[in-house]
Amino acid sequence: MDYPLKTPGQLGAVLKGFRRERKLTQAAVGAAVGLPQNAISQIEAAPDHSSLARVFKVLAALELEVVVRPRQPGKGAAW
Amino acid sequence: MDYPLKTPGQLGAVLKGFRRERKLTQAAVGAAVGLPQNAISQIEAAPDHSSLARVFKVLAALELEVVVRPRQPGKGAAW
DNA sequence: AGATATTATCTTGTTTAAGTGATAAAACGA
DNA sequence: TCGTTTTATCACTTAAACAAGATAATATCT
Repeated sequence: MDYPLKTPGQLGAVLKGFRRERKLTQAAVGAAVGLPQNAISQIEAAPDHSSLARVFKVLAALELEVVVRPRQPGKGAAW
Repeated sequence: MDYPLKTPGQLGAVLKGFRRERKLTQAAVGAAVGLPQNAISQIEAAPDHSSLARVFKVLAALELEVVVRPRQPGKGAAW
């Protein structure tokens, strides 16, 4: 399954989920991309006012990629 | 097909592609989400330093959604 | 080529995130 | 519970995005 996101907040939650799934701490992710721990915290909690640059750094650290596609009617969040 | 993105720049290009596909001008997209034309221009050209809030506004205007998923080895850009 | 429509670039002031460090709060394990 | 690890919050300075408007550059069409 995949997780269609329509808001920044949802993205933060997904990032957090993937990070925990990989058993990584915020500090570990930050170290991997050159960001302090509190930066990762902010991205997960309030991503709407984070830059794409920051977000993509975290995506890289978690070995994630992003797909943009037309909204598929009726297909809401998968959880 | 889908378009796995690994950098902010790729996202900008994809947004531009979808917009043109829908025959919308930057001004039209901007008007739909309360942003000036030049803001859309910046998001498409240099999205790395745009906030998620802005990007998701544009995604909404173009009726797009985002999927985050583990990177799939070997599967590069689809174009 | 000329006119129009679209997009990119520039300016200025205001607001806000980035960045770093420290600390408080919370979660977890022994 | 106590100690430890992890996460959230606070403070401060610097740098940059945001916003609005104007203008320049580019593309598009006849």
